[in-house]
Amino acid sequence: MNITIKEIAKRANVSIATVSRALNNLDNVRPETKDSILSIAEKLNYIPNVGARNLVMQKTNIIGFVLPEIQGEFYTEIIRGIDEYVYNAGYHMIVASSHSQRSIVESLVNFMKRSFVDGVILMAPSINERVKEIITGSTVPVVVISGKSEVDIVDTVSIDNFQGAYSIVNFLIKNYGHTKIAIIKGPSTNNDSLERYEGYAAALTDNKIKINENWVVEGDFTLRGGEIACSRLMTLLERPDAIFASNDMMALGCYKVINSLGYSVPKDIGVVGFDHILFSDVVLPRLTTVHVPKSELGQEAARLLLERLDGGRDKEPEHVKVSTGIIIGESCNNLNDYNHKPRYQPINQSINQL
Amino acid sequence: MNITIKEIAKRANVSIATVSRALNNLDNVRPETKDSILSIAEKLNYIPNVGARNLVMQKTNIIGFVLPEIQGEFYTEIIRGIDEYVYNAGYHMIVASSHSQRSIVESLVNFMKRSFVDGVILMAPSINERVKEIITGSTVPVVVISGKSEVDIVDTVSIDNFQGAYSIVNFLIKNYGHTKIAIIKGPSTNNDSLERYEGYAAALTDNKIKINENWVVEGDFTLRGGEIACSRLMTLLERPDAIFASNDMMALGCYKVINSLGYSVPKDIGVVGFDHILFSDVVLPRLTTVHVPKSELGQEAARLLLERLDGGRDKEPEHVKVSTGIIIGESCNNLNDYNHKPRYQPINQSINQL
DNA sequence: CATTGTTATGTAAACGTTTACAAAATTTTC
DNA sequence: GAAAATTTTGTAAACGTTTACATAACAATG
Repeated sequence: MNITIKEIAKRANVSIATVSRALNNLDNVRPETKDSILSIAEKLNYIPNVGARNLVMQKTNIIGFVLPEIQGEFYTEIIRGIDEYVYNAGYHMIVASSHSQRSIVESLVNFMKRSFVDGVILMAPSINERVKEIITGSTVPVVVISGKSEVDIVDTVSIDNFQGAYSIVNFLIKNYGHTKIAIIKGPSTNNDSLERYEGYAAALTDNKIKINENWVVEGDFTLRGGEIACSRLMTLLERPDAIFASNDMMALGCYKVINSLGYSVPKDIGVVGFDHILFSDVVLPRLTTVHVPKSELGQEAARLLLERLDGGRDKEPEHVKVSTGIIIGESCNNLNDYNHKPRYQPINQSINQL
Repeated sequence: MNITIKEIAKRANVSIATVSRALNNLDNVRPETKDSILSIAEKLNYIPNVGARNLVMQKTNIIGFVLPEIQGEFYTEIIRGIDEYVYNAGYHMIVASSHSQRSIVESLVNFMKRSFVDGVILMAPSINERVKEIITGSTVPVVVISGKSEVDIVDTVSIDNFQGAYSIVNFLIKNYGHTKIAIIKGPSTNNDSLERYEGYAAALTDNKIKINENWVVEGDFTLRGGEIACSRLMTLLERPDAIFASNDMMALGCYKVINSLGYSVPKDIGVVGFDHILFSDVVLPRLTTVHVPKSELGQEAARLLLERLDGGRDKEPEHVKVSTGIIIGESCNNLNDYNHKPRYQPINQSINQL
């Protein structure tokens, strides 16, 4: 039989109310009474029944984290960020990644069950109508990571994709003298992907470089997708001299293709990525990429959610953007190093003549 | 106000018992009654209170997964394996990875709280006395992944490390003609690490190759650890002609060091790893390594745990070993290709003369 | 048509807490 | 030393289910 406060109450010759108070050291319990109760609880190896407490408190201290797929370190880091934050506040996290047998919608609906989780963090770079509907109708607070800013009814956390893409492309131009910069975009439904493209486009435009549509190809954020996209770029009659891959995985795909075609990074073509995954530091040459503070994304989301839970349920939705930084590897040449007079001047002209 | 079965009962003019029965379609409920109840529940958008159900059922349908650190894809894959399996059985998983503010012990103790989780999967390549104690005294079933076989009071799942290490080292000898094979061991407290060493040693012995203690160095399963260990090996007066790194991360560390010293893999030295992480296929040359079915580890653990939960609480503990395979990359040379007569003969002698 | 058997529904306890309110015990105040 | 104020403890309801047992409704049987 399991030890309950009832049992402790009997042995301590007090009521269960007093036991409860002593255990939660609440109110005023006479010190001697409290000590006695505590020592009895200790002796009996009492463990509170979380379920019973949840029932009466209408709170589980569990939050749900829904994500598209648990794969790669990107998500792992976010999970860690959330977990570390909520742990300090006495919460736990249930992770539900969608897979063959479970969709995001299903996970969401499941979590919304009353008294299952106190709140939900949803990582969804693309949000469909159904999901939006569920979020809107949710009884528990929801925080969205990386969603379109359209979802402004709830708190959101997102990467400053525009800033990241803009700055690395601008960096390619200003520091390395590149002008023939291609982009491998992410999936078109993906919000991060869109914003990164916009940053790319803006950087070119601000530097008076026209966008060459041949150098804008779409990938799917996978290694294989990067390979395919890169091989399209490498076999063009007019090749770019640098590739901005919208994430590091695709950048690594570029590495593979470029190497197998007998070219070399960065001598023949520069490659930059986005995300700063572990392996961008491991590969040779090290990848120049945009650092995304992944764990911070999770932490911020957790912070917003917990703030909602602590009463602020009807304050205005907050929208947090986490900024990025550039990690400089050796994956792009300084074109000026090879050519005394900057090559980009004539090239730029030739582009303008197109 | 939240909708409860009480409310539904009132509207349907039945008792809460009947509502409960209809909702769980149990027993015999008159079809018309059932339909009426179901439609009312639907209309009111009734959501059952999980906490209340948990309390009376004495079951949460949540399992806990405790792991040393949530990092790298290895753990991620295991998490996925567990999640997919338990999801089909209607369970959820709470992941607790230890970090600065939380130890394995703490996570365990936390989970053991009554009515918090129905069971625990513990991933612990090294188990100390305190943890063993907690496992032994646990009221809920525990399954250990990768633990020492000493922990035989509970179900365990582990990688067949010996087989994996033996077969890849044997492969190096038999297929590539290597004999001067070094090993970078994992941390000495780590069980997987130990077993891999034993596989290495046995393969050498079975091939009548003496173990050269200079070629046995310790790493810590990290990239950096691999680098340090590798540089120790590469600066020896008598260098090995192949390195068996006890995991892929360290093997990649070897790549870095070998490359920066101006040598090349596999021409100057062969490298093999263990784990078959994603990046072993991405690097050039692709790493020859031991494939570990990570997701299967998780699935097996989940299966064992759920079997326990479904009644078989007092059957004998089961010990599952998942087998490994060899993934062949280009990270080792066939020494015979470079030298008509097998080089290993004289080398072998020279070792024997030491 | 009374008796038995079956099926459908209701009553109430149980799960183990927390907590509002009441009551008792103790201390303070005049 | 009684009245008032304060502290400590107890009583009982509440949280929202499930389910054993009781009972009502109905069909089948002789």
